[in-house]
Amino acid sequence: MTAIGQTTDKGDTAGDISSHVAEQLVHLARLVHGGSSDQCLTPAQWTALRYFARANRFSRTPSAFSEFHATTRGTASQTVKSLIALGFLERHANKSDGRSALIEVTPAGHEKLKDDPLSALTRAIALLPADERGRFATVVSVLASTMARSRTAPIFGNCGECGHCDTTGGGPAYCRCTQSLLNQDDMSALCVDFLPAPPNLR
Amino acid sequence: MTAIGQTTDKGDTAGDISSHVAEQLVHLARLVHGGSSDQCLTPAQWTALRYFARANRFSRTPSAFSEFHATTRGTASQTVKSLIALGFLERHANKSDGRSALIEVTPAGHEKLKDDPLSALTRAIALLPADERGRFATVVSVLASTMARSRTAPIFGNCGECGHCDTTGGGPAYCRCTQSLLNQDDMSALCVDFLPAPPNLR
DNA sequence: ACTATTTTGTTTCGTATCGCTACTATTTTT
DNA sequence: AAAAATAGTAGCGATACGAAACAAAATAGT
Repeated sequence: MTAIGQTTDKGDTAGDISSHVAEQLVHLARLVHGGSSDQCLTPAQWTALRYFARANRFSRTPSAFSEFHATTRGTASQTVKSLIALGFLERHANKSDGRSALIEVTPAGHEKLKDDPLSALTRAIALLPADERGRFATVVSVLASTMARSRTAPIFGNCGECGHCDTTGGGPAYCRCTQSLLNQDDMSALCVDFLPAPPNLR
Repeated sequence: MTAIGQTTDKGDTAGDISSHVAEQLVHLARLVHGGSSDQCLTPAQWTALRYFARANRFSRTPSAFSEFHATTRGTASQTVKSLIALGFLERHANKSDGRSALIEVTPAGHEKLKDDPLSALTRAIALLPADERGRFATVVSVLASTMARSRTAPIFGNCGECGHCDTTGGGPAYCRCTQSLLNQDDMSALCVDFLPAPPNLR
C-alpha cells in the first residue's frame, strides 16, 4: 500500500483517520443533547435561544435564524413562536421595515441559557490547555467555513473578523455592509452578512 | 475584570472562547446533514449504517447501537428494521445466544456509504496539515471521552487503544473482556466494551 | 431441576419536529 | 400604479423518536 510511515503496521491512510475524526465529531455533537438532564427544550429550541442571544441586531430575525440553522423559514417561525409562548423570546417591530421582526431574548431566556446542555461541552473545552484550545478553535472555524461553502450555507461570524468591518477610523468600527457604526457588543456577535477573510491556517 | 492578558481590549475570557467554539462545533455537525444533496436516508439511518460498518463483531447488535446513539432500544430497532427493508443491512442469528442478533452491512450498504454526507466533513479534515490533523484528532477524542463521562454514556473506541487489549503476546492481540483473539480488522473497529486509557493530553 | 430475574429485541402508540405549500403584508422595482 | 420580490405565518402531512408493554432466551438463585 501507499501507507505513510507510521508506528502502526496497519495501512492507516489520512483518509481513514479523517473519517474516524469526522464520526467522532458528530458523535460528540449528539452527546450534547442526548441524555441531557434538562429536557425542557428541544435541540432546535436551544439552538434558536443561543442564536438570538449571540446574534447582532441585524441578524436577530426569523429569516436569518432559518439560514443559520439550515432550515426553512416556516420551521424557524414555529421554533421562534414556541419560545415566545414559553416566555424566553419576545417580538419587536422593526421601525424601518414593517415586514421584519426583531427578536429579543427575555430575562427569563437569559436565565434559561444558564442551564444550556451545551455548557458541558463548553466546560470540557475550557479544560484544555490554552494553546491547545486556541489551535482547536482555529481548526473548527476553518472546517465550518469549508463545510458552509460546500453546502452553500451562509458563513456566520463575528463582525470583528468580517471583511465588511472597517476599524481604520480609530474610533468605533464601521460596517460597510449595513452602513452603520458598530459598538463593542456588536463586534463579538454573529452576523448573517459575515464576509469571511481567506482562511490562512498557519 | 479578571481577564487573562490577551491581545484584544475586550474582556474575552477562556469561557467565552470555549462557548463560542462549542457553538461552532454543533453548527458544524448540523451542516453535515443539513442541506445535503442526498436525502435518501435520515440522519439516524446514516449513523446506524456507519456504525455497523465500523463496529467489531461483538458490537454489531441493535442494543450496542442504541447505546452508541444514546437512544432507546426501541428506536434503534426501528432504524435497523428500516435499513434492512432498504437492503442495506441484514440480520443473522447469533449461534451462542438465541436472543441476540448480528447485523451486517450488505454490499448495497457499503455502496451506499460512498454517498455518505459525512464525507464532505471527512474531506475537509483531510485537507488539514498532517500535524494539525493529528492534534485535532486527539482533542476531539478527549472531548468525546469527557462528554461521555458526564452523560454516563459508554465510550466507544478502537480495540487497539482499549484497556482490555493485550498485545504483549507478540502474535495476535487478545481481548481480556470478550476472551477472544483479535484479528487486524478488529483492532481498528469500534467496540462497546471499550475501556479508555486515562486521557493524557501532551 | 425449577423458578425468578435479567437481558435482548420487537411492537404499538403518542408526541412534536420539520419540510412543503399556500397565503398575507410590506417593500422595492419598473 | 402595477408587478415582482421579500418577511413572516398558518396548515397539512410525513416521520423520527421516546415511552411503555410484551415475547423469547439466558442467567441466577434455591
